[in-house]
Amino acid sequence: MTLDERKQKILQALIKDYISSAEPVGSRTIAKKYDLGVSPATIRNEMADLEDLGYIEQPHTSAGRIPSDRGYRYYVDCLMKKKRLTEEEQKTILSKYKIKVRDIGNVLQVTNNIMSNITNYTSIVLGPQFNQSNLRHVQLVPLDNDKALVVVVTDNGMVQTKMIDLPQTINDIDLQKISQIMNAKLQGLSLEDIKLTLIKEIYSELSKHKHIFNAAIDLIQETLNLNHEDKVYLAGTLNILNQPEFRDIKKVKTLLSLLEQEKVLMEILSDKCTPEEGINVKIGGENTVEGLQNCSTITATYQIDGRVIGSVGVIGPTRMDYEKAVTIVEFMTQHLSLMMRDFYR
Amino acid sequence: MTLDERKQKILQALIKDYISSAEPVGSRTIAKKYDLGVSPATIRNEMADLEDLGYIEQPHTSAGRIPSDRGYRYYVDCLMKKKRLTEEEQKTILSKYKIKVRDIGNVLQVTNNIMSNITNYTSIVLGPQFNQSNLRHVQLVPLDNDKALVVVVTDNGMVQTKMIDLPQTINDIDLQKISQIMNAKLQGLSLEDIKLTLIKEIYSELSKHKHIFNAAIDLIQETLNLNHEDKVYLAGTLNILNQPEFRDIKKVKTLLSLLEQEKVLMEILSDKCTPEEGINVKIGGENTVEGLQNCSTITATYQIDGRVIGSVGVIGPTRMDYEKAVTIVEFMTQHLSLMMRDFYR
DNA sequence: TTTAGCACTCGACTAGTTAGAGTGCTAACA
DNA sequence: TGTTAGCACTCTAACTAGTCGAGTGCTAAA
Repeated sequence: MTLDERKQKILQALIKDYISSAEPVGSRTIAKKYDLGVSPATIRNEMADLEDLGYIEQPHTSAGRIPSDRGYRYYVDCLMKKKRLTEEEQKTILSKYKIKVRDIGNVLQVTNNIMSNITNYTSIVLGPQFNQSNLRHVQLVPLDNDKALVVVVTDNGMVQTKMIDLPQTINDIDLQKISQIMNAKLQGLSLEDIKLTLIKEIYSELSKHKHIFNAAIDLIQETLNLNHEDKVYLAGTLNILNQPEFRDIKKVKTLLSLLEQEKVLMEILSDKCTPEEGINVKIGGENTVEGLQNCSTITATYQIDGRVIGSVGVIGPTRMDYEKAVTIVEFMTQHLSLMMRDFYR
Repeated sequence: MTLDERKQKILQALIKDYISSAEPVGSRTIAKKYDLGVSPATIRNEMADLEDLGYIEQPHTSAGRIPSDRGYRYYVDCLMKKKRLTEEEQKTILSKYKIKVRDIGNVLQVTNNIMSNITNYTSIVLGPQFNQSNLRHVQLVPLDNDKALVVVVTDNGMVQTKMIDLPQTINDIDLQKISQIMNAKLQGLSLEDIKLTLIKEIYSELSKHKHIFNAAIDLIQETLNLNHEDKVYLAGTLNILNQPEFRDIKKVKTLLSLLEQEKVLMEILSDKCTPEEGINVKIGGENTVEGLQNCSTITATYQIDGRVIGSVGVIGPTRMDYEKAVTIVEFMTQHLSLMMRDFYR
């Protein structure tokens, strides 16, 4: 469905005005502020048409109009022009990454904070998911006589450790030997491979040290299973308190409760009705998550070598500055992809 | 300052009523609900006295009275009788600890959740602080030809790892040797000791592998410096949204912003005007943290072998159920102390 | 097709009124 | 002397009109 030019202009003006004012917009306001060369009466007629078509609606008879979900959708798809950040803005953003980075988590957190600060909405970041990680190294490190540390390293750089008790009968050389055997047999394998075949084989070789071997295998399984940064970062939750649509404490509570649940955040980020690549905008009722019908979400993925490994998103009221939010989200994912490549080489 | 019995009874009744209703309490209500054997008129006289003494106040002429900070203080110090949890309640709480505990963090989180759930206020937990931790073990684990993992273990069970690049010239045996030397020289030492004396000594022995040695020392320093669970856990922040005193979105924002800052949480927990042991109740204006004047905090410490290593607290409106909150906080710290002892043996 | 004019609608605001809760004071009572 | 009943008084919350202004839809003229 395409609208004639004047209707488009009116719709655009209305949405723009509503986004910044949060008040229903009347025909007069549009005629005055936006130079369309026609009188309020004409605009009224056009607005009546737009309402019939479902792009805008009227809260009550004597109020102005506000965009409907459908109106926003049309705006996002057809009217909004994508901006690029200016050099200036890019610099400001990139300067915030100049911190001591201990692990990838820091990078994600900084990213998250930048997004929520600039957009003034809530933002979420999902850490990289490697659907298959393989065992790179396993090592038993003797600590005291009766304790050792199992260290497991995966090929995507994740390290996990676990303390275990040792039986008296074992010495450092045994531990070294066990490590060697496990590495020889298991290195490079995925969780499935490890489970499937080799356990028994090693079992016989290491039958004497069943206890230790079991502990090590446990940790290996746990580590390979644990999807690394399977963690969702959340930032700027309090920003919603600035939005006039959340003046009602009940609404605040509903939304904040939702955002507390990792499951929900995952759902927001992974809900892929549109292609995996590019920006994904969900407006109001388009959100499948119950209770998010007054919000819009803008999500996008970041990649390594074209492979999607994680995603980020922004959550705001339906009356959201889509132009700005989309621009930021796009820039952030692009930059994240670059940084990921550097990080994992 | 001590009050006569009838005044005490009236104050107690008033506070009790106000805690549960959040509405100013009138003389009539007290006479009807609480069987004091006197008429509302008498109670009015007594209440006028109590107001003169500063224990209660009147929001406006034709309203009932509400307790002042001073009134709450008197209640907490003199009128409130400490309860113990019933066997039943204790069981319910303890059953929640039956989860797979990977590290101490889980325990603290569960504790926090229990507290906020039962009290219906916000609760915070500060992880154990060991003011001095010593190096238990350091190990270089070869991964590939050009990478190794530095593993550092402290005597209170904290493990940190870091990936380093290796020069071509080094082999596994070298790494093993370096580990041995470092352990021989540094094991059991504190950060200060390590800094002070031995660096040079080892340096000469390991001059060939300066690069690796430096990386290891870096991690050791970082690890010993990092105060283990130097982390504050926060739970039940949304509970404040149920409190009628936070119907105003601005107040919500102020408080939630405060609670977002770790620094503030630390301040709440570590603000020791009263002795370290036992329960510490701060009512309204007694809180030194700016913006917390409408809240009360109840904090307490947990210990190992009588040594204070961490603290927990509950934050709620001044109109708080002190009896319940104190009981819970006390129980939780006692139980935490027990669990810590088991955990760190 | 556009526009000016006009009657109409509805929410926001204001002012006035009422009902009710609670107080303080006074005088009577035990 | 302490307690109580009675009463006048105060103040807020809730309700009711009444007014204003923003905005609309419709009609008729340009």
